[in-house]
Amino acid sequence: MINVSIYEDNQRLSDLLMLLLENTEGFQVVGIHTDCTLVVNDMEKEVPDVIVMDIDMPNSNGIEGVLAVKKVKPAVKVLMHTVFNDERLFECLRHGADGYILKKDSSTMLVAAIRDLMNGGAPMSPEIATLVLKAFRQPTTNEYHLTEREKEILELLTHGNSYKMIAAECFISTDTVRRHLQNIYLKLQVQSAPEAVAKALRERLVK
Amino acid sequence: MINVSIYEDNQRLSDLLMLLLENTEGFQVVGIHTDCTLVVNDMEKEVPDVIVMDIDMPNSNGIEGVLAVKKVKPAVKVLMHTVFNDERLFECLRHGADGYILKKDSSTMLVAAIRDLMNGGAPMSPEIATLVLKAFRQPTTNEYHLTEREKEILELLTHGNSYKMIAAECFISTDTVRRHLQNIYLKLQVQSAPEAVAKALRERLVK
DNA sequence: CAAAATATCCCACAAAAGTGCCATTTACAA
DNA sequence: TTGTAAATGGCACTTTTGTGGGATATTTTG
Repeated sequence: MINVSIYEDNQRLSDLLMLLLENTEGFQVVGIHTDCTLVVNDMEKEVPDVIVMDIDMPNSNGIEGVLAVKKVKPAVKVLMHTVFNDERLFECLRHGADGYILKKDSSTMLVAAIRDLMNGGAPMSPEIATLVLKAFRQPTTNEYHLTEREKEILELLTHGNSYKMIAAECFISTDTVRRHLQNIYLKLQVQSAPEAVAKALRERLVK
Repeated sequence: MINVSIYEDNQRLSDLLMLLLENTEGFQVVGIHTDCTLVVNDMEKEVPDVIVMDIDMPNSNGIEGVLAVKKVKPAVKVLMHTVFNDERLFECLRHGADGYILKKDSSTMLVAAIRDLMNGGAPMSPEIATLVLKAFRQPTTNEYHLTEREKEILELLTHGNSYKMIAAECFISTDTVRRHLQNIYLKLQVQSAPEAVAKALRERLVK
């Protein structure tokens, strides 16, 4: 028996969800809530296996909700169930949401998603999966024409090495390191080591 | 009609894949190859809609393959089809792979995945989806007990600001910036600005 | 309330980084 | 072959950082 707790401010929708789950073999709704303010207390009482969570809710929204849940009970699965929203998607994922499906998806999809969650899966609507994979793509536009040696030295810099340490690592003089970095800064259009590190890491020029 | 090109060094498996696809309504296999060395040329000739690509291949492997494909024809969908491999997964995704399914998955899954791809989806095996979502999680272990002000100043540093610029931005003296950074370095256990920036960005202490 | 944490500022000094200008060697391409 | 790009090294000089010492005001907290 899978215990499900629902967080959804739309009364009609939450009623519908409960009806659906209560009438599905192996599911049991242990709680329905209209916002996340008491989510930690709720969990203590209801002991859900899975929480189905909307994002847009008054007072305490789903983003705070998933954060709170994962902080105290990381084992409880949280399935985001929401209309589309670009920005908040990744915030939820960073906070540890275990799945993300859209409200427009069918109810069978929801049931399948919860089952998938309990089996250790990570259910996502196709639109979400696409966005998630896109987030991994490396923009190929950043071409600064760094030479191999320059990339190597930049990478050492982004690992916190000083000029002296880089020199030792590469078996060259600190003056040469200085010169390489001068060229690197020119190519990256930056003025300092921290700025170069920031640019290199943000634009994934190095590992 | 969906045109599929296959890259797979295991002869038996590629034969099987072809048999499967050729006998599925709406699919057509336009090429079979045992490595990626000529992938760009192959594409010119065969004009596939989807490429099913193994990772482990002699000579030119699937990681180089997906990179090459996406460089010249980003519209061609690339579906990684491979045994499990932690490290290479994210490399493929960075290079722009559109889907990632495991060889142990069923053949119906493969066919569904290709259809999904053509509809703009991003098919993934459950194991892969789980790993991908995990990659987004913010490790909550990094607690360096930075104060709000310290976080603010660290963030400014990771955006390439010098002590002087941070001072101007925060309406404080450079000496105070210096003092804050001294405390930050102590808490992060680093010795320099580049190192702090690297740590902050790698461990996502700042945006 | 007293103690601790936080944020602010100052000074001094050494170490490191950034800039400019110059030079040599190697390798590869026009 | 002549030039260009790349990697190497040196020196001088200024600016910036990093570290240590000190101090004060405010806020938070036990």
